[in-house]
Amino acid sequence: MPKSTFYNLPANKKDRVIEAAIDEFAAFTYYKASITRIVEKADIAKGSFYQYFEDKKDLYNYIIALIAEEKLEYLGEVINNMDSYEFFQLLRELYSSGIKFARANPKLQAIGNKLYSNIDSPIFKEVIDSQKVKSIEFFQMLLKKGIERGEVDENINIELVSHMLTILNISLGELIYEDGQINMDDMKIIEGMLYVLENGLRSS
Amino acid sequence: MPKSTFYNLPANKKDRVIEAAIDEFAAFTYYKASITRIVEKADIAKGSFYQYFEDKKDLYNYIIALIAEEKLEYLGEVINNMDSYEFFQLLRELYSSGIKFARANPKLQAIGNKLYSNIDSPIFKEVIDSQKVKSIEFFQMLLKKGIERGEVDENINIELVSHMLTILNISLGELIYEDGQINMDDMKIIEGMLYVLENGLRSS
Amino acid sequence: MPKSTFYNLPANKKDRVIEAAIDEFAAFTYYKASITRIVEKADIAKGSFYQYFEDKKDLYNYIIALIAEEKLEYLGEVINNMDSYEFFQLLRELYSSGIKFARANPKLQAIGNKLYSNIDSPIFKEVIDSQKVKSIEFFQMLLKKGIERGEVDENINIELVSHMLTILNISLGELIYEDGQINMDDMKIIEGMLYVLENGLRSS
Amino acid sequence: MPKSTFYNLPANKKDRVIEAAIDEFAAFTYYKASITRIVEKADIAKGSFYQYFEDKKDLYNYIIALIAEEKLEYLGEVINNMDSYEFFQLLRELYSSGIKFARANPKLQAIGNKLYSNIDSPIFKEVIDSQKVKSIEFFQMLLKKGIERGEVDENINIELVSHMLTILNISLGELIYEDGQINMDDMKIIEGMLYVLENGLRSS
DNA sequence: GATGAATGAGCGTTCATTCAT
DNA sequence: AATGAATGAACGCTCATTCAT
Repeated sequence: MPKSTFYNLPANKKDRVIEAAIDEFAAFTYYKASITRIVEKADIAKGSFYQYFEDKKDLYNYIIALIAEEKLEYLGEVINNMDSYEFFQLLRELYSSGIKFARANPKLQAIGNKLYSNIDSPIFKEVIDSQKVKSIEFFQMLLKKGIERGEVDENINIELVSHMLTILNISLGELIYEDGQINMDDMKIIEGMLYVLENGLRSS
Repeated sequence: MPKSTFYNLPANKKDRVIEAAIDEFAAFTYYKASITRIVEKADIAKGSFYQYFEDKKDLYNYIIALIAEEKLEYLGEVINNMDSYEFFQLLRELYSSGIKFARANPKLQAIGNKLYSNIDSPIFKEVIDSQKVKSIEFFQMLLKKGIERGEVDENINIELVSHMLTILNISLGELIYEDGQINMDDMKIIEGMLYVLENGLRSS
Repeated sequence: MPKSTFYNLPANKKDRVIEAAIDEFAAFTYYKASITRIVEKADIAKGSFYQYFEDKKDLYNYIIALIAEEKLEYLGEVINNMDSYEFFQLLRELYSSGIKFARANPKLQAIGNKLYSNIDSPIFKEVIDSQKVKSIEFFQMLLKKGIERGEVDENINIELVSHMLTILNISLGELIYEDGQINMDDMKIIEGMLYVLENGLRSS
Repeated sequence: MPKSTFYNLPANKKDRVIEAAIDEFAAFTYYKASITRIVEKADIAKGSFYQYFEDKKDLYNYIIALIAEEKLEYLGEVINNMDSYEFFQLLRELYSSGIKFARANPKLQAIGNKLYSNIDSPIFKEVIDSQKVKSIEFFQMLLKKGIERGEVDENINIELVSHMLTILNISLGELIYEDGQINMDDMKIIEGMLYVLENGLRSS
């Protein structure tokens, strides 16, 4: 967690640090990212950095949390009105929000895509897994509701399918992220995926 | 490519080098992996290493090739008899072989899981993408055959579904790779996934 | 160019670095000169060195520039009053200043003598050649003036003679540089050389 | 000195070693020259090299001696008939032979030009200086004879002028060696230099 | 005598972090 | 709180030389 000194910073300087960090982590994986470049870009002293953050990891975790927060804002509306959506419609909205987020925040998406690069240290694994676990649990909950409502096939393996939905969700971000990966407009991607999932999961 | 000196090495020493390298690349991403640790573990001189390999990248590529080779042995049988399987049966076999490989070679699987970490450098991106592309093209081919035979729903978006199948395939390796990810026996995982995919993809 | 951090260093430390570098480059050619020895001698951390200089070449160029500067101070007076000297008197002064510099700065002279060692790398070739070319052009200019004034024989091959004067000038530094080369006092050396050149070049 | 094993080598292999060494020392200074490259080029085993030569220096000295020998062959004719030449005619012949040698053996000349790069170690200084000293002593002898015969001005400083003649002789090799140095045909260079020297040295 | 693998000290360079001011 | 110089362990890599066969 950043130190109190960081939160007390004038907005301008604080933002410079955040922007520099985002640029750096979007361009390099954690280990290749350089504090030196970040402080240069943010135009703060090297020593100051260590008065704001414990260390490199501290900054990284802070930025990851920022991304999660930002992403939640995209999903927030959907999630808040969760119960008014039919299961597959909700899935469509969630995936769609994810793509919108990636389109609107390509750098943040780039950092997200690099997440798995940093599984080296157990500490990161924890951070990352907890993210994934949250997503999986969320889908499990949705699936259960969907089954209760008779929308989702009750014969599916809930635990596994929640994994699948999570992975496919994550893959969407990567899919659209860079050149050549796939050449389709966003709606086609979502509809194509939903077509399979709906056939695969809907109760008959 | 390793130099001829490496191939001429006594099996014992050669194996020590390979094992040390696998351990290292399983524990660290490419950039964090340390030649120093590898030679220490393998108990060879630093200079010797550079008599065997051009450089770090040379070793890494060699290990990746080793993994690919090893993995092919698991898939080989299935692929060779590709035409005698029905589409979903083939999918089942492929996923099953992937899991068997990961179970039998957890370290190699770990290295594979880290592959995406190295997308930073353009050189690696090329290697990795080509891998993925091959897999995607393979699934496209399978899907087309499946549609021709009337086994697979002709309304699916082939390009997208081949992506999905690739991603799910890769995720299987990660899924079972370490503690806590998922707690099921392999058959249950495969059947759970196939149940959804078969419902989602089979022609009605 | 050294980084600003170097120029901001306390004089004491800065001088230690310079002295260590001069000692090293006086004792070894560029490629054999060792940063490790330099930082040990200067008693600074290896990392500090790279806060002061971009790399080894940066330091080397800085030292070369220092020598050029130092040498110019010896020649400056003469060059500034160029037009008030007769050609051969000017030549005498130039050679004399060169010898004085070498006597006063034997280590810098030693580095200068090694300059030609580094012609291997194109980068150095450029630096070194430009030095020589400057000297040659300077002598060409002097010769032309001398001919105009009727002091110098108009039948000489200007291009070639400017080469000769440059080479003899450089050789003076080497001549007196170390033990055994020649055992004469400086005036005798200059007068001996001038005697020949004056007879050889003066218009009759 | 090379070991007897080297001299006992079949001519073919011996020549391959010599040629590879000449190529290497022509392309790189002593310290940058690589034994590894030499043995590769000569197609002999690394270990064999050390059965032929004590070390790198041993080989280098051998090659230098070879060059001296080769060069002497060019001068030999002139030197043998020394007494039948007038002083300045002899000088002309000597310089002319030097240029011919350089033109005929550009690689050997390149090695010669690099000689001064290797003054680092006292051992080399000795080797090189002894070469120079020989040349200087030779010119001293010539000058004395020239004075006796009344061809050379008796007022010159013999010791110094012998240095000058040596340096100018060496410089001739460098002068013609590479692009851009000077753009004249060989006779023009020699005549231009001799014109000055003759005027400068001839007894009046 | 021939081989070529083995050696290890040494190289220049990087970087997150600490510390004195 | 801010600064930025200082640190030193670690990095990948090179190379002449040795040594076992």
